[in-house]
Amino acid sequence: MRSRILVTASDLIAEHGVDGTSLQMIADKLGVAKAAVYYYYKTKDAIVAAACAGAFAEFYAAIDEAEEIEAARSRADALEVLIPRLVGLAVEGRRTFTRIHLDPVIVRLVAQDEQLRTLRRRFDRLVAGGEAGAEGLVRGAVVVAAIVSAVAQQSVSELDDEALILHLTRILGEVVAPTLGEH
Amino acid sequence: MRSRILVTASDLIAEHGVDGTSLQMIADKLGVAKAAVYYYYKTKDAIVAAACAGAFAEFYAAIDEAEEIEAARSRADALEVLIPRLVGLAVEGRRTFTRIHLDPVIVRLVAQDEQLRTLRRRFDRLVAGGEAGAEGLVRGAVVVAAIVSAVAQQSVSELDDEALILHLTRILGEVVAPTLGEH
DNA sequence: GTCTATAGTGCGATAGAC
DNA sequence: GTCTATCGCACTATAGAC
Repeated sequence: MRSRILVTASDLIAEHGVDGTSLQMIADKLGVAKAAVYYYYKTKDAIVAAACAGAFAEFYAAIDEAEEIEAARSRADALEVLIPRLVGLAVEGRRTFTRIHLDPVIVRLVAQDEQLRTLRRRFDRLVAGGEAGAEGLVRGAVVVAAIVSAVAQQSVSELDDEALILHLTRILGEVVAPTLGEH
Repeated sequence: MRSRILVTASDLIAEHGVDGTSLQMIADKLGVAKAAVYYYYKTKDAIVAAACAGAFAEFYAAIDEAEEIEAARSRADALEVLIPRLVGLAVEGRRTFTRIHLDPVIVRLVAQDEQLRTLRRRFDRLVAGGEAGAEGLVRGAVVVAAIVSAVAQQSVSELDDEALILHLTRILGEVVAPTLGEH
């Protein structure tokens, strides 16, 4: 039941945002009373946090692995694994993924969480390069923006996942290529 | 006073989202009572709509002009004017611009407004090309995502506007180049 | 034009029966 | 474990004094 609540909550949050999703809506969609939801999660914040944790757990794993590859080989090799993996996660989730990462409430929550801020910094460094100049930073920002938000654009909503992953991975590869120096 | 309300509301919406911004917050920040705000705008929706209209008015003008250039010359020339112009608007507004375009409430509002949907379709067509294949669509989506969201990324928050505009324009020029055919 | 006061609604959260 | 009922609170919106 805890996981059913999380799935339902994530769907509703993806559609209406955190503030636009009430516990009553979650309960109604599950066909139970509001108090039944409270039996499993003590507060609404706990539900939101759990939904975020789920969305960020795979992020952690992907970045851990990318940093290992970078240490053993190169940043270029790390990005060659990291970008398709994140694109895959984003495309798989589409609107859910996008909203979790862009909702005003969650953005604020992430900004206040030291661990998530660190995660984000590691990600930025991997994408932009350690001592990147201004252009490297902007290229990194474009990649992040594209991953969290391009997948939910109306214009690509009818593309199948496989095609979207393929093209997005190639395009973002082009965008980061100049941050990798001569290759 | 109407414009003071709009500026204050836009700032608060950029920070807390539409649902996270109450009329009490707007009134407090202006140093007046809630009812004073209601004297100028009859509902909260009216305030949100007016704030959106402001943000979209320059969008309309930019796309009108780009389509004229396309008709007179080429899509390549149109994009050469459109992209820097939109990047300039986005960078100038930064967080405000981003939130207006990504807030769950406003996204829903845009999706339900026939005129704004049409505007968005014209934009997508200009960026992706008329009979674009899947890759063209994805390139267009990346450009849109970058414009509305890359400018607000933490990693570029300390770049000055001029540098951000310069690099972002160049990078997005690279992204759309393949949709323009041989040039 | 701005105020105080308040009506009416929906929210998050809790108590207690079953 | 799920329910009904309810509390306290914040919100949008309005009425009426000044």
